[in-house]
Amino acid sequence: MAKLKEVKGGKEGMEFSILHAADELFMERGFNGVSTTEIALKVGCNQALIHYYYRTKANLFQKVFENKLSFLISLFEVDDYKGLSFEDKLRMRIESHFDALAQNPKLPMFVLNELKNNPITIDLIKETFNNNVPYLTGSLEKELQEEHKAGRIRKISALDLMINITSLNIFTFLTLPIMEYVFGLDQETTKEMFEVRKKEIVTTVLNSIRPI
Amino acid sequence: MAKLKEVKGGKEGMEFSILHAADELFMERGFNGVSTTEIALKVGCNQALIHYYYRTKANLFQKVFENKLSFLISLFEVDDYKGLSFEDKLRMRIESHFDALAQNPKLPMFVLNELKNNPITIDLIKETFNNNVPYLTGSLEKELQEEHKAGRIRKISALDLMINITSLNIFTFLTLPIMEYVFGLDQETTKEMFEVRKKEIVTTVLNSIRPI
DNA sequence: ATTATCTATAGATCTATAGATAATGC
DNA sequence: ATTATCTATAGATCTATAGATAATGC
Repeated sequence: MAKLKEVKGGKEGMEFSILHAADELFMERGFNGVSTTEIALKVGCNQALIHYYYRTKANLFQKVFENKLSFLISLFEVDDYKGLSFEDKLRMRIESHFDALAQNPKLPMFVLNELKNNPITIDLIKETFNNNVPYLTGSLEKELQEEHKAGRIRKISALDLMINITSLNIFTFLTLPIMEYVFGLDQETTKEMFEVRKKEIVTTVLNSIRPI
Repeated sequence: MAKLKEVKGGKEGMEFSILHAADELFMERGFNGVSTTEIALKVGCNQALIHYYYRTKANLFQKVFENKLSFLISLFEVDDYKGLSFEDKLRMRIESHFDALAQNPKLPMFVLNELKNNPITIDLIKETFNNNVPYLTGSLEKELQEEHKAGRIRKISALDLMINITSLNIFTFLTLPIMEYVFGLDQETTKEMFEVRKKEIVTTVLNSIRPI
C-alpha cells in the first residue's frame, strides 16, 4: 500500500522541499556537518531521493550556496536615498546592512566557513567579486572625495570604509551564538542588544571619518 | 625486524609530536575536517597510537583548544605602558592585538567555528569569559571615564570599545584567505596590506572616540 | 510510458579497541 | 616488567547507485 506523503508547501514539491531542508541544515552546520541521510530525514523522504533530484551532495550544496551569494551581493546594492545628506545616507546604509544581517544571522559564519573549506565556493565568490566590487565602490568613492574636498570628512578610501562597516556589523553576528550562550540571553534581550550595538556602530563609523 | 623511527623534535617525543600535528591540522580544517588517520600520517606513526596517548579524538582536540584559549586570553592582558598618554596607550594596545593575530592568522576562524559546532568548547569559553572579562574591562572602564570627564574623548563603554577593536582586527584575518585567493596576493604583498590596514584601523578607532 | 519514490546494498570512510611485538628501564 | 608501537578488525557511519514498485499523464 502506498504510504501517505506529507504535502510540503514548496512550489515544485519534493525537489524544492529538499533544497529548503538542505538550506537550513547547511546553514547550521555547513557542508561537512550534514549528511544526505539527515536531509532526507528532515524532508520526510528516503535518502536516495536526494540523489535522484540533485545527483550529488556537492551539487545540492552548490545550489544552496549560490542562493546565499546572490543575496549577499544584493545587500550592497543600495538605494540611492536621493536628497539626503552624505551623513544621513551613510547612516541608512550602515543600518540597512545591519538589519539585513539581523534577519540572516547565520549567514556570515556560514559563508566565511565554507569559503575556507570548500574550493568550489571560493571560485564562485571570486567571480562575484570581480563582477561587482568595482561597480559597488565606484560611486561611494566619488562621494567620499567630494565630501573630503568640502572639508566635511577626513580622507578615506571607499574600500576601507566598506571594510570597517562590514567588520563591525558582521562581527556582531559571528559572536552572537556565543553571547547568547555565555550570558544566557533570551530572544527579547538579544533584540535589544542588537539595537544598542547598531547605534554604537553608526556612531563609531560616523565619528571615525570626521575631519581631523 | 624493528623499523627505523624518525626522531621528532618534541620534548616528550611522540606524545608531543601528536599534539603538535593535531594542532596544525585542527587549525586548518577544524575538528570535523580532520581524521585521526590523517594525524597519524602527518606524525609518521600508526593511527592506533593516537588513541594510546589521547584515548579519543575529542580528548586530543580539547587539549589543542585549551591551548588556543589561554593564548587568546593572554592577548588581552596588556602591558601597562606607564607614562604614556591614553591615546598612545590605546594605539599600542590596538597594534599589539593586531600583531598577535597576524602571527596566528588562522586562530580567529578556528575558534569561532568550533564554538559554533562544538558544545564542549562553548563551555570552556564561558568559564574563561566569566573569569576574565570583568577583570579585563575594569581598568579600561576607569580610564575611559576619566578621559571623558576631562573632555578628551566621547562617552563610550569599555566593552563597546573592545568589541570595536576586536571586530576590526579579527575581520582582517577572517577574510585573509579569501583576499589572498581572489586577488592572487603573494606573501610580501599580504604583509604590506596588513601594515596599511593596521594603520587605518588605528586611525578609525582613535577618531571614533574623539569628543563630539 | 514516464516520472517519482522506495528498498537494498556496495564500497569507502572513520573511530576505537584487542591483542601481538618491539623497545626500554631496572 | 613495563611501556611504546604495530597489525588487524569490529562496528558505525556515509555517499552513490541499481533495481523494484508506485503514481501520474496521456
